[in-house]
This record gives sequence, C-alpha cells and structure tokens, in this order.
Amino acid sequence: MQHSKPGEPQILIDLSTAIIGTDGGTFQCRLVEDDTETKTGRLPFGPFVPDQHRTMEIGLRQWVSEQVGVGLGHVEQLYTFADRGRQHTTPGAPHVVSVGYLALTNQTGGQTRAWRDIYNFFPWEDWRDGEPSMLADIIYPALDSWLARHAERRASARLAFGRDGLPWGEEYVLERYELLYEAGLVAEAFADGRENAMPTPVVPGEALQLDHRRILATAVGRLRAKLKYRPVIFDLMPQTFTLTQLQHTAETVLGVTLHKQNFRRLVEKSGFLEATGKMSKARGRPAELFKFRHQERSERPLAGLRVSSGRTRSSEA
Amino acid sequence: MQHSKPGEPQILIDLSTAIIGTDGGTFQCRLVEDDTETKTGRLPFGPFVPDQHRTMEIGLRQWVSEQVGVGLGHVEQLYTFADRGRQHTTPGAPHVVSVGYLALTNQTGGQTRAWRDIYNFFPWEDWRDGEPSMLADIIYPALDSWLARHAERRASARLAFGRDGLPWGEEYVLERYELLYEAGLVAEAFADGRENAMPTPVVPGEALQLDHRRILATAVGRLRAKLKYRPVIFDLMPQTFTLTQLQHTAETVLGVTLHKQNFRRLVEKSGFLEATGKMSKARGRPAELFKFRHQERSERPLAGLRVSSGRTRSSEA
DNA sequence: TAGAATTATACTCAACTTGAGTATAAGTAA
DNA sequence: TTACTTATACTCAAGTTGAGTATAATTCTA
Repeated sequence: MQHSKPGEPQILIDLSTAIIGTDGGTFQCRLVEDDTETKTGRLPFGPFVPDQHRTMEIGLRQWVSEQVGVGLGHVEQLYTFADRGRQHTTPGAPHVVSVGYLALTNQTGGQTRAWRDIYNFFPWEDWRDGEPSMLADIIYPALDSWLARHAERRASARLAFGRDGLPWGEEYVLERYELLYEAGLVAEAFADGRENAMPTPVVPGEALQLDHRRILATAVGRLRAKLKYRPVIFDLMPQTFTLTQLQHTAETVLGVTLHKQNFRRLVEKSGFLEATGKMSKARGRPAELFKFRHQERSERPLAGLRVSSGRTRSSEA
Repeated sequence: MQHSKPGEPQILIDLSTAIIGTDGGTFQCRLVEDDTETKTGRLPFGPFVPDQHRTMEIGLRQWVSEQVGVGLGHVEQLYTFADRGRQHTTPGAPHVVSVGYLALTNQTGGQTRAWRDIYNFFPWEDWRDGEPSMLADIIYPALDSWLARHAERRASARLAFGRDGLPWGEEYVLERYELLYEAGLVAEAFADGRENAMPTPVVPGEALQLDHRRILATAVGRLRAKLKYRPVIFDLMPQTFTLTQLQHTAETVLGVTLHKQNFRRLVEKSGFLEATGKMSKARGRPAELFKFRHQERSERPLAGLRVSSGRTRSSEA
C-alpha cells in the first residue's frame, strides 16, 4: 500500500456543513439550491485549503460568515465521508472526501427557500403528532421485504426502527437512513447506481445531492443525542425565551413531545436558566422569560436535557 | 476560496489507528517504534488509497490484518485532524490530513515492545490508586500559572480537570491533553514550535510522534465515554471471563475503581451475559465464567455499563 | 487439619430520580 | 362574568443508585 503517486487521482477535501436552527416549531437547515438538472438541493460546502486556514473549523467559520451570513454557536465535526460510489466521480477526476460538520445557529431565515424544514428530508423522523403513518404503511413493508433477503441486517433494523416492542430511539437518524439507502428505498440509492435500488424512490422524503442527505442525517442524529448530555439547545434559542418555547425547540429537534411539568422540573433543576423578571405576553397566563446562564455551561459537568418523551400532541386532546 | 490548484501542495490522507486492548490490568495500545532520531513511538498508520478501498474502514481493516495481525472488534472513526503546525510539513510538501480511528481487540501481544501501556502516555489519567500525586504536585501549579495569563481558558480547565469541587470526568481525556498542550507543558508543544512551550516537558508522560498522542487521547476519551452507553467492553474480553475480570477491564479503561457489588448488579441486570456453568480456578472462592450474548448487542437499545466509581484501591484496605 | 485469608455472591436500605398525574393561578376572549 | 387558555406548583408511586452488611466457597498456612 503506497501513497498515491502522481498518476493517481488527486484528493480534494470539502467541508460540508449542516447549519441547523429552529423557527417556531420548524426544524430548519440552510440549503443551497443548485441550478443543475437534478433540482435537488445541497448543503453549503467549501473546499478546505490547508495553506489558508490553520484548522478546518477556522476555515469553516470564516467561510460560513462570508457566504451564509449567520452567526454560529456550537460547531462540531461529524464524520469524514470517503465512500467510493457516493461521490459520482468520473475516472481520473479528483477524489473528493467530504468532512461533515454540524453548526448551530439561532438566526434562521424564516421561510425563504434557503432555509428548509429538515423533516422534508426525513418525514419518518417527526413523531410529534404520533408515529408517522408512512412507517406502517410504506416503510416497514418495503423494508421487511428487503430484510427477507438480508437476514444479517435484521438486528440492526430492529434496533434502528424500534421494531418488536423495542423503543424508537430518536438519535438513530443515520442508522435509519442508511438502512433505507441500503435497501434501495431512497432516491440516492438509485442515483448512486445500486443494483437493488428502485428507479422511483419508495419512501417519501426529498433527496439531496451527492451524500448530503447522509451528512444531514448524521448531523440530526448527533444533535438529538447531544441534546441529552450537553446544553447545546441554548445555541438554538434567542436571547430570552419562555420555558414553553424552550420545550418546543427541544421537541422540534427530538421529533417527539415532552411532558410539560417534568420538562420544567428538569430544566429548573439544571441551573442553566436565569429568570429575567420580564413576562411574555400571549394568550393565556403570561410566562416568565428566562435567559441562559453562559457561565454555567462550563461549570456543569454533563447536564443536558435528559428528556423523556411525553404524550403525543394528538393524544393530548 | 478555491480548490487547491496544481501549484498548491497536494493533500494526502493517512488513516492513523489506535488499536486498543487490555491485558490483565494494563491498558494497551499497539505502537510502532520508529527508527528516527526522535526515538518516540507512533501509531500504526497507512495511506488511504481511494481507488483500492471502497470505504476507509474497509481499507483500515485490511491493512491492519496484513500489517498488525490482530483481529479487530469494534472500529470507529474518531476525528479528522488537519491542523497546520501539527504535521511538520515543509513548504511545498504535500499536506497530510490524518483520519483517526479507534479499533478494539482482545488479542494484545503481552509485554512486547509493540504493545505499550497507554498510561505511560497519560499518567495523570490513571486514578485506580487514587488521584495521581503529579496532579497536585506538578500539573496544577504549572497549569495555574499559565491560566493566570489565559483567563479565558479557566472555565475549560475547571471542567476538564474537575477543579473547585467539580467531579473528575474520566471521559475528558482529550480536553485535558489539549489544555496541557496549549499551556506548553507537553513535549509535542515544543516540537511543534509553540512559543510558550518549555524545551523540557513539564508534565510527566511519554510523547508520540506528530499528533499521535492527541489521536490516542481522542481514542481513550471516546472509549471511556462509549463504555457507558454501548456494550463495547466485550470486544476487549476473551471468549469467557469472570465478573471480576470484566470489572477489572472496565476499571483499566476508565482509570477508576468500581464498587464490586453494584457492578455485578448492573451487569447481571443488563442481560448481556450468559453463564457457562464452568468455574474459574484461582485463589479464593471460584467464580463463574460468563460469555457475552452476541445477539443481545443488537437487541438492547442503549445499555452499556452506566458505571459509577467506587472506592480507590488504596482506600479499600 | 483447623482457622485465617481470600474471593465471590446475596441481600438490604435510604436517598434520589423518573413518569405520570392532580390542583391551582393568572392572564385573554366572548 | 364565565369560559378558555396557558403557566406553575405540588404529589406520589415505582424505579435506580450509592454504599453498605452478611454469608459462602475456596486456598493458604501453621
């Protein structure tokens, strides 16, 4: 095994970033509309130029502030994707390796085309109104028929989708998407030329270019997991907010509903919040406005929101 | 921002792998002794050749089985390191990006020079005999003197090292090493030419080449964290083992001692173990030999060892 | 060969956490 | 002024966790 010689294709590194925010109950990601024939969107990405940037994160922050123009909170490297067959390389062309990043912002652009609802791409991930019916109606039948021929993936599917009485783990976003890809049920599988893929995607949900939906799935899975043990949710919140707004943001990210009283207890006990004394005005009893105590972020050891899901919105009646 | 043009340095990708195992209470990592003048070791690494390997993990597994000759269990990508100034590049030379991997094995080579005790490199991480005295004697004074000039890093240091009554979080291995590097207290900081670095490293602990100690710190931190929510510990165990052996392995990895009775309760409740009916023979009452139920790995949702530390060995008396 | 030492295993118990409520307060809308 | 809406306070049983004590089954040693 040797380093690539001059004749071999060069390696290029792209930084692909899932910039995620929330906006009143919608879970948003910044996308770039590409004017190619495919009409599918893509994540913003820029090349990593080693001589210009001391670290990849510095390069990423600079390029985001220039190109996208939103302030970023938490930024985290996700994964380096280098699979052949998922980059559409033509022979001899440089091989592109993409380093995926997650970046959080509290400034989403409202309903412009640049900010899209993440659940458009993963409609099966939104359980806020109960289990999406497409799981039982479309996904499980299609998946089961594939699993019949791929018994070795059965255990993974049980765990990822919470079959046979196992719980639905909201953080297994990537594992679920990968299974659907492997089973040939999403558009990217056909685009990548997988032999078992259906020409028309079986499972609902908008595709993205290249493997960007995979990177986004990684980002959402990581964010959902991290929410539970690090106070990253506050990077999605405005300066001040009510406890209900905070809860709605957590529910939006996790794709489940939470028990209101217990959420309040959890978040008050955590010590992350400071009452401002001001009140929100809306329908019903006014709620106190809180702000995040930034110094607590570094002082509390683990402490995220060890949330437990409550009833679904539809069963609240 | 443009992709690197022909005149710019080429990018090469190295897969650097921390192959970790345990051997009767020692925490081992496979190293390669380099015959350069520096005499410091390095992690095994090999280039990633896109045209030869469909994915990086496939390339890594093949190259490890050829070059290192141990069977691997869990393999996980850690992080992609691309910082300038930590790769010793000469101008014009290709820029090397290293993708760090963690790989677990239950076949360590005993006490050969190829397998080294990880706590040689991070002696402050081993709390099995209580808090290492070097923390209070050497590390904290040196760190505090640096923090006096870098107040903005104070909160991170408190969290990473568990100062001011905060608990020692065993998983913050990387955060601790990075702080020592930033403060110029480890040999690599001087080797990288940081202006504040001491020519003779202040903090005890053997260095590795390039940024390999950083990659190893990432690996240990990730492994310690993962142990608590995924059943990865069994990839470090032989076919059958006693509960005490399992506990010793967990203690070796985490660098703390655990409460024996509660560890037993935890591990029995988890459902991961199957009694073999056979008994171990040693001093004292014989212990039952267990084996790992592989099918449970995929069936249990989270369930690792949510261990809590017990008394230190020295206070057991 | 008895008892001391050693190791394994079983059981207990109080403190804390969690899931799921009920009860009440403080506003707006009709 | 009554209904409706939303916020907040409190309760309670079940489960989990931290830290023991008690006892069992061996080997070691005098």
